[in-house]
Amino acid sequence: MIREGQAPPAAAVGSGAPPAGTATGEAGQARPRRGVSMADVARLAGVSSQTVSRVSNGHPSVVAGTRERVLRAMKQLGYRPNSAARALRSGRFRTIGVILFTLSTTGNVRTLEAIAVSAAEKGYAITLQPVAVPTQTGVHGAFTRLGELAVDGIIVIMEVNLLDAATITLPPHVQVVVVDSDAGDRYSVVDTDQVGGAHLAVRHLLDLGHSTVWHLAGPEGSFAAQRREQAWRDALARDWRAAPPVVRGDWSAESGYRAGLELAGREDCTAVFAANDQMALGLLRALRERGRRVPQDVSVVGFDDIPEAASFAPPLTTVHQDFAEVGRRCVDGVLREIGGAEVPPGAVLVPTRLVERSSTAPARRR
Amino acid sequence: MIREGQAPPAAAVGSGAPPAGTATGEAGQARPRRGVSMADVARLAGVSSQTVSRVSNGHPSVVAGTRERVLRAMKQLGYRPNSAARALRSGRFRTIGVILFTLSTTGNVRTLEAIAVSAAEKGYAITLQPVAVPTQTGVHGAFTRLGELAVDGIIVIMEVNLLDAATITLPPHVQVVVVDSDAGDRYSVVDTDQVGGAHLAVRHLLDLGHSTVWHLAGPEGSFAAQRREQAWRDALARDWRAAPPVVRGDWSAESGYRAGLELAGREDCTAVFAANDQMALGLLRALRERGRRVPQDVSVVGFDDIPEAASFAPPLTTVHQDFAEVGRRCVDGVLREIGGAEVPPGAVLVPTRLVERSSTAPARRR
DNA sequence: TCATCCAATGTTTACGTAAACAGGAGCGAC
DNA sequence: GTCGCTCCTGTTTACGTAAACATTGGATGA
Repeated sequence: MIREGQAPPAAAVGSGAPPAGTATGEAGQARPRRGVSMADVARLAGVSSQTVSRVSNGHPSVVAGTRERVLRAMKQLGYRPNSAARALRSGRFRTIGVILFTLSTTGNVRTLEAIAVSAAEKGYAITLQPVAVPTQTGVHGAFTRLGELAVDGIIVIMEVNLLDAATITLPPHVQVVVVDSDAGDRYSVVDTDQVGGAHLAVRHLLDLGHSTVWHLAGPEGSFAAQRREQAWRDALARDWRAAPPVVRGDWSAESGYRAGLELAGREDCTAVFAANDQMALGLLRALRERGRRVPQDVSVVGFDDIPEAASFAPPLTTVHQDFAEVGRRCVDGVLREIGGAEVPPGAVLVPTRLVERSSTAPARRR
Repeated sequence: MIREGQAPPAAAVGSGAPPAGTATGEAGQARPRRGVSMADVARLAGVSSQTVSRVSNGHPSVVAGTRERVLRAMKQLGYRPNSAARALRSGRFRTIGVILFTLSTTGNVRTLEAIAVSAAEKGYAITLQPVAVPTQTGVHGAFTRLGELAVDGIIVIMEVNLLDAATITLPPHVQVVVVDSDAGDRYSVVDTDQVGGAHLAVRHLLDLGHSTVWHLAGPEGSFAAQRREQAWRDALARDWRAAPPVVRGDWSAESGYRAGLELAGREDCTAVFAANDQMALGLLRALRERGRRVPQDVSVVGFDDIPEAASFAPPLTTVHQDFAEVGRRCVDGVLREIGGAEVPPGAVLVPTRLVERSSTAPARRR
């Protein structure tokens, strides 16, 4: 027994009358405005709703004539598949959840954008789940919400390793890919080749004849920052150079400025590798204010290659990150896992390259 | 990879038959891993699934003891409400769609972040729908996808007026709020007070004694750019000043640089109002390169107050936009409409304020 | 004392879709 | 001719939830 058996739309078929009436049986006071369902389309097209379903999903075994009729009926009624019902039936939402701390760092934003575009190409939507407070609890809460949410997979963009697996329970079929973390043993990780990039930066400065390279590092909690710092240390060690003390910021231009004031006072500091471009911007300002010319007195290399970097004073030499590629790999990874492939935990590294502008110059003869 | 939500807790039931068998008739080879449903919880708690539903939704008419029992059963089984079924039943997704062109302008990003946070507070999720190509077709496609998607309302962040209502068909119950557009006659619009902000900037420069103010405008397609430009013109006219020819960029620092090279050549240009901070950054660079000092020779005011503005060379005087407030208002607006309130089309304006830093100074005596 | 009402819980049903199965028509092989 | 196959379409059913309605048991009031 399925709803009302009588079909008023029969009248509408030939006459081209507005399809408004659809399934709303009771003449309206409250305007129930139910959506157009497959059943409505089926009735109008004179087929079963299963056939409508087949047309809707591009199933091959529908003969051209029938398909045509169904499509016309869909159009006439303004049919839209109901994603809730579809998801309930199929268990798939065609949606990927993205969980992140903040949109105030360029890296996160660029990655997110790339993910969104890449997912859209594959017919997937993105559901954003910001974590208000970067604590174990906050992360746990976000995962819980995402767990109840309509997603097939999750991409985690996190700088801090708060992914305590014990506290996270996800629906059994939800897949995870992580950006920027050391969770490689538990999850599939996609990331920029931080180590390679940092080596590029340090190598460049050493090749210019600087006796050593200082480092303006990112916050301690960030794995990207940790890796860049470690790689800087390694690159120096490989060349038997002493590593000067690390100066630390929090990614912001403001923190770079404060760190810069400190560095500007050191006569022996002639080359700085900043862990991101925003801090490099602050650093440039501090050096300028203290009368140290860039690049004549001090050479500076950044990391990220944000679009503004070319407009800094002077234009910044920096390590270019391919965020678009990172986003694409993330989406590919999740979709592959969703598709059922066993993607082993481990890291995918996206290479970087050095973009030389005007903030670096050969060391002066001493 | 661990994380299964499936629970073997049948043993814990204590009483008779393990509830494991649930509804999956076929004994498993393929590990059907169905989720835990209300029926499973109900069986374990010894109540009907409707009671579980009531507990799940905080319905009052469940006595404390029963509620307790149900909650315990939920926890034991790791029950998660199925959002697809819930949405199918209730017609509500608790999700807001956000449709935008790009994440490369600060304004969009900041607004998006505010929207996401604000929505999360209200228990709503955000689904992102980027528009790949900013054309009628692209926008239409995005709306179509969003229409099939699981959203209760839509927030449109668009700089270009491509909202041709005729081409957009949304499900009847989906509500729309628009940021940055002239669609105020058709939709509910939330926006920064562009006019007030531009007045603030021009007023500030005129008060410093500059005889007129030049304008580095945003792209013609953008309504924000159009409004700021018009307001600049009005503010000058109000003071009987002649408006110099407009120089135009595309919001990027690079375009600001190119425009700046042009302006630097004009001896009579002593004050510039840039339509955003990124272009102001490029402008500063061009002026510096051409030997025109800021603020001694030329005063510059930006718009947005991005976090980096304080680290420009020199620190930029700019008009502060309260993106957080814009985001909050957007979410409030959509939720109000979803809640059934008739929100009349029209604009909500969020005020701005001028942040004075070091890029402006009194005009020199001539 | 019994009709009435309310509070707590159970039962039925529909939401829109798509998998699984069923039937019938056409067609080639024997 | 008929068996068996393939191709197209229809019928039945289940997905998990929650509204609507039904039922129970006690308390209230006349």
